[in-house]
Amino acid sequence: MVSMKDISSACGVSVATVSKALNNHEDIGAETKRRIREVAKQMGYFPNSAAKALKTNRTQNLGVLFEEDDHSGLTHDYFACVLDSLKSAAEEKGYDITFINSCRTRPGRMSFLEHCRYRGFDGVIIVCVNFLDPEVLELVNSDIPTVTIDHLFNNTCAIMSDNVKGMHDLLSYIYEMGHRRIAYIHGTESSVAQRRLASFYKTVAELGLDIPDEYILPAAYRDTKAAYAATEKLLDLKKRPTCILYPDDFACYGGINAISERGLRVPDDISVAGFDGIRIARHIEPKLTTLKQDTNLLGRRAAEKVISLIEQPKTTLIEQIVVEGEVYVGGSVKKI
Amino acid sequence: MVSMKDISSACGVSVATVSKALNNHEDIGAETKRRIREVAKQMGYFPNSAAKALKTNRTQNLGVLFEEDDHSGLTHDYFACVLDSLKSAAEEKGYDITFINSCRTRPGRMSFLEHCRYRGFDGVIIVCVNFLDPEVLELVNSDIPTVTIDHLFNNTCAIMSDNVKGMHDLLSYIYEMGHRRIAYIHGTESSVAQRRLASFYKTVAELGLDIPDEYILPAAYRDTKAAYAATEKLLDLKKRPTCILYPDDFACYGGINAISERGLRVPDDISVAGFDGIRIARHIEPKLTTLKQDTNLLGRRAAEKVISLIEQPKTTLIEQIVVEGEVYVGGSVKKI
DNA sequence: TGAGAATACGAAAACGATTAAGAAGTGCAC
DNA sequence: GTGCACTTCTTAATCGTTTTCGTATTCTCA
Repeated sequence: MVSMKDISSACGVSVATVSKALNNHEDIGAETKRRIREVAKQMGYFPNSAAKALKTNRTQNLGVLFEEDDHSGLTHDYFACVLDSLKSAAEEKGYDITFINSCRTRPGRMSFLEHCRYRGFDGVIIVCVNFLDPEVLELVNSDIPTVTIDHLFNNTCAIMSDNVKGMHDLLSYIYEMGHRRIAYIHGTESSVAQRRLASFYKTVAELGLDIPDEYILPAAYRDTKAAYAATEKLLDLKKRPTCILYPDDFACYGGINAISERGLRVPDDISVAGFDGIRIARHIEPKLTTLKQDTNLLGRRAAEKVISLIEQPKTTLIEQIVVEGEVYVGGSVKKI
Repeated sequence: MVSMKDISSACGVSVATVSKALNNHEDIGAETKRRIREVAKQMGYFPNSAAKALKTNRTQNLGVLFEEDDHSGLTHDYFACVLDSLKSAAEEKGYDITFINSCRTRPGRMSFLEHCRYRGFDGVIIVCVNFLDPEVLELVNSDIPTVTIDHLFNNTCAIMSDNVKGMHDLLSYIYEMGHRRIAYIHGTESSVAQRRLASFYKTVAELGLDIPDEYILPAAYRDTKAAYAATEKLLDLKKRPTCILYPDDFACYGGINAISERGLRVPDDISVAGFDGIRIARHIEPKLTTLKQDTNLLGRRAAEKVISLIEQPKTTLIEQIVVEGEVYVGGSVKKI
């Protein structure tokens, strides 16, 4: 590895001058700068990030917390898409992405915060995690710039998909398509689930709908079996819904299976709608009508925000950034 | 941040002693070691990875090359699963995962190799990339321990899904189900595609099948439109195939759409099979019969191998590790 | 012409760890 | 009592940068 020392000897200047020339300091002559840079380039010089980090306490490295109990994180289309755009946006700005070690079982493991300090992450993005975990709290309460995705702490920036507007728009669309008996199988155990459910009720009220209690059922996210079971319950009702909303697209397929097995067809006999807008749902018939979340923007905003917190801590607001999704009109909700 | 110096003052010993105590060197007294460790723990000491890296030239950090022209990498179920298990396996062994910056447009960007040197990755895993890229070649030809997934260079370790056996097993299964007129829409532009196609022909010969040339069509991986178009061609033939193999599960849904639009049903009128075993294909009816690749083992083996190359370079073979998949029997291939 | 400002560069300390070499203390044999 | 071997700890150099402060040279203008 060619170091600054090598360049300094080659150029007949001191190491300090090389450093300053490469970092474009004011107090180095134009010609000297040019020469040093040329030699550096020609010798294939690249800085040593460890040395730089040691000296500056900056790593140009972002930690991403992405924990998956059931290994559903990385393979979860929504979060994978967010991570992907997060990665692109960070890389464009010269930051690298490192996963925060979420292995729980290693002897001598560090807590999330300890790991972040160990690696010297300039900032952290919490994408997919149990937000009640004490270690997560420790992390968000630290002085490390942090943004969360889809969860609101009172002292960190949050990038949120607009679940309230999303549910409102989706439900309104379904209403416009003529549906009045609309069931909602809602997700569980997260603030996102609560927000969507609240928005559902609010929109129901706005639209003047009368939704019986038995139309509202819980089912864990991405749990096709639970969605299947809940769907069966709905289909057993005397007054069946004409449209069923699901916690997410993946779970929706569980519901579609339940419907098909009764010999009913989507959307001719009953309509369904998902939530998320996963890619494959646009390639399988019937294409899912769903609320397509803007994962690209979510990831990008998260990266931009954390980098802004790092580079302009004074002028960056601790705020909640809301990213709107849009109704994707597939073919699973029929006009009646 | 509490450093060794802090511990050394607290314990009344030198920094060197602290370092050696924490690293369990022989020449430190048992009692001293105990005391230092206790104080370190109590003071919340954790090492500074940058300082350690600077001194030791080891970072305990692995670079992962995961480039996505069309952003299909991270959202590609197969690669996402591989990455996920890769991550878990590496974390268990105390290594972190950092993406190699694949942003092509940044001014002053580094090549892949330069970036690896800059970050001081101990090893590199190449998951998803254009293997003909000169920068990739530069990387694999460097002295950095490297493993590739699903691509064979002559001087690096490769973890390969057993596409030959996979195709053989899948085709044999379909044969056993009574199919004789079997079409294959094969992937393009990769060694994997070539291997599968070769295995297809070989198995065809073994089974004594007579497959007309027009049953073999190309379509890019994960390209539902191309699969759709190819399927239409097959359905236009006088002698239709009774079963169609697709490049992968995702593309398969393009084919299924083409079939449905002609009023034909899968699998009653025509059977289809995918390749990969993506999760959702087991949740949508008809469940896809496919070759389920063992992504978990692929990722794990890759991590183990690269760590072994790092830690026991002498005794680690440069080899090709083949991971077998298995036929997943869904409901898309019917017995005839 | 000479004082002060401006410019261009260098010396050296520092970041937090590792490690080779050396030094002090102890025990034991002769 | 001296020499030698151990054990246990310290000193000091080092990794590759950044940065403060100092110095030498040139420029400016009264």
